Amino acid sequence: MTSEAPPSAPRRYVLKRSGPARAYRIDYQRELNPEQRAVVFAPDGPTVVVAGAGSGKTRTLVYRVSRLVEDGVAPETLLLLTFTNRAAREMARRTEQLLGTDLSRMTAGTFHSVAARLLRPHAELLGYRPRFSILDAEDAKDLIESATSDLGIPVTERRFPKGDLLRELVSFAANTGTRVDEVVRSDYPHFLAQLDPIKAVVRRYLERKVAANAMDYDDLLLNLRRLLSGFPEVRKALAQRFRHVLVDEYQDVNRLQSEIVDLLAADAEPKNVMVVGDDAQSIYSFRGADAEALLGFPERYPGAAIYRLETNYRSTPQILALADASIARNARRYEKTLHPTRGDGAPVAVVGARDLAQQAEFVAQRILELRDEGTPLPEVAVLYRAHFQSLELQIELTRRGIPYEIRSGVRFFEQAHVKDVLAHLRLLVNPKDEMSFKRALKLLPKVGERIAATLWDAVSEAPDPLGAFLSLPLAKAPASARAGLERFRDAMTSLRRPSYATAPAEAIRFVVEDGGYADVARGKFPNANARLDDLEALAQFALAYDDVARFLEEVTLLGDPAGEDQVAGEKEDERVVLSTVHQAKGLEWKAVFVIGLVEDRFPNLRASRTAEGLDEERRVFYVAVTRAKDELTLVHPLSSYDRYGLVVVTEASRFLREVPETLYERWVLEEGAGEPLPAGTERPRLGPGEGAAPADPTAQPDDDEPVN
DNA sequence: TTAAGCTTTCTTTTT
DNA sequence: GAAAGCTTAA
Repeated sequence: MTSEAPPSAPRRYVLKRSGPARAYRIDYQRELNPEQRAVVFAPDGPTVVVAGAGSGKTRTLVYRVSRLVEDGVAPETLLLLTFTNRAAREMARRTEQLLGTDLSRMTAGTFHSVAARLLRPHAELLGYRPRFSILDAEDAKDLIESATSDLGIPVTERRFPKGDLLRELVSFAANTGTRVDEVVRSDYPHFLAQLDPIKAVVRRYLERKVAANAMDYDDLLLNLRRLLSGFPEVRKALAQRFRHVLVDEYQDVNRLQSEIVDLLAADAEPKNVMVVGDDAQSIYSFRGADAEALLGFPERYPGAAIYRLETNYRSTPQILALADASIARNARRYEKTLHPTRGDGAPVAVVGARDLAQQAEFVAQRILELRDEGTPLPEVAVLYRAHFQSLELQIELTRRGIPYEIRSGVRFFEQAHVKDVLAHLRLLVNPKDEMSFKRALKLLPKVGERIAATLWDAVSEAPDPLGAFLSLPLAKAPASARAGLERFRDAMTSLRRPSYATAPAEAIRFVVEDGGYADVARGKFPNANARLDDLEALAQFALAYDDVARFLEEVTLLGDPAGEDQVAGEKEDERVVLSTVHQAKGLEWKAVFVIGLVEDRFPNLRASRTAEGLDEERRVFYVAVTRAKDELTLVHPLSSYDRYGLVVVTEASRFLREVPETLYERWVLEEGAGEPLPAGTERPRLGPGEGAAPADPTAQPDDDEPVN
């Protein structure tokens, strides 16, 4: 439609290249929308991508990495930082699949696991030995408590903070770059009077960690920052190596982490840092996360390019409308509009259940219906604010024989029996590891805190304390404990044979069988057999490693081995997912149930004391809601149990009440038992023997109970 | 000094 | 309703 042009003037016609000049293997043009493509082809230099929920953020990152590699960027120059290791694995896998090339040389993982990898070769610069141990939260807590008693602080006469609290305090200070006394002042003023002993404990804790050649989670980051800022030549070498840094979930990065990224980029030119995030999904402030890192990125990186992904491919307009209405109540946020692309779907359902049992029953029954309607179980998730809210549901699902996978609660590697066995291996790798030494000793009969501590003190100064212990005269040890100690020494002596250092699976089996842990477990746990099975599974998992040190590092930082989640039911790909909202971040399902939407639970009472806390709770709700693709069901029990199992009336969550009623459909549950419904319709209540047959066609949909 | 038995406390989210 | 904490017996 050209307007009238003077006849003589030549008409300009631009030849459009079909795509970039280069021939790519991947058809970026077709597989991405323009917003995404802009990010994938964004030129070098600092870049921030504000990506709304369901906008194909992961996909975009995957294509970005692929594009870089296709353009000749060597995989080993890529650093991909993610929030969970699951996410890192998933992204690496998808990229490899897309490209059809091997990307194992790319560095990908959480800040913590990448830090551990980068620190090993430089440990000595920082006063550690390369085979340092990594303390998990429990180890850290124990060591802090031990430091407290070290200093002879009277913990009872004037309430002194417990190990867990101190750990959180220290951790928060480290992650936010705040001083301990400032954190006490602002967050724990009731302990202000004991600031000096608290600081003494913190110092002692630090010394003991270094002496044990161990780092806790925060030390990994602190030491990496120290390495980067204190050793310019190392920093330059790393900057040289990592030409492209990509950070996912940047809204949940804390001060310490963002400083690490900044240091990595400090000497680089251009600064190829691409951060991706969504301030509306920032839900980790308790860990020091601050969406400021995302919002302030353009100031810290002048000239940073800003891209937005605002097209939502995931959810129906109904789901998005509810999510939007909810998050709109938050005061401070980055304005962004999510455009739905999908057609209308089912209305969001808000369901009131009489009590927790009925809530569980309802969800279980709906899950079966969904399956019969063609939504496979793995496409269904049940989300909740806190672990314990899944309890009744677990019972109900088990009763009905619905297999589920639970992504919450105690992790596999944090269970007592697993840690007991791993303590032996850790000691093997790091003979200075005081925590593991004591843990292993305390498993022996008649050896408790006291004897373990005495023995440790006797050898702790040696360069190889474990070795010193193995040849220590035991005359001074109480006679009752001697037999056990001897046995332990024999076991550790054998375990120190070089052949075990390269065979973690063998080492595990040795500890369990020859080392006598099987007997210990039988005396210690009521369910010893199940735990011993776990340990065999652990050995199986360890078969994939040929180095104990590497195995341990992965185990502490990588969380559960894939497929090793707690499960009930057999068929691997046929499971409903139960998860906290936090762990569901970044994932999506066709049908999502959010349960326990009750005031004081979700939003969590403690978290919502401050306005910011409440806003964060609302973001948690937003994350939960935006996980759903097709169907979203929000359930709130009308009664619940309070602390001592007393039934209390519960009010629906404000997150439900503050959303216009037009955005959802209300369901009322009725007990269907008495009604003459079609044969298959009634619930498979009771019946002790049954409920274990997932295949039985329980519900014919039709006109069953949920009416609006 | 350890282990067993009774009392108290507390439940948010995670690398 | 469970796990950690404290008390008491062995």
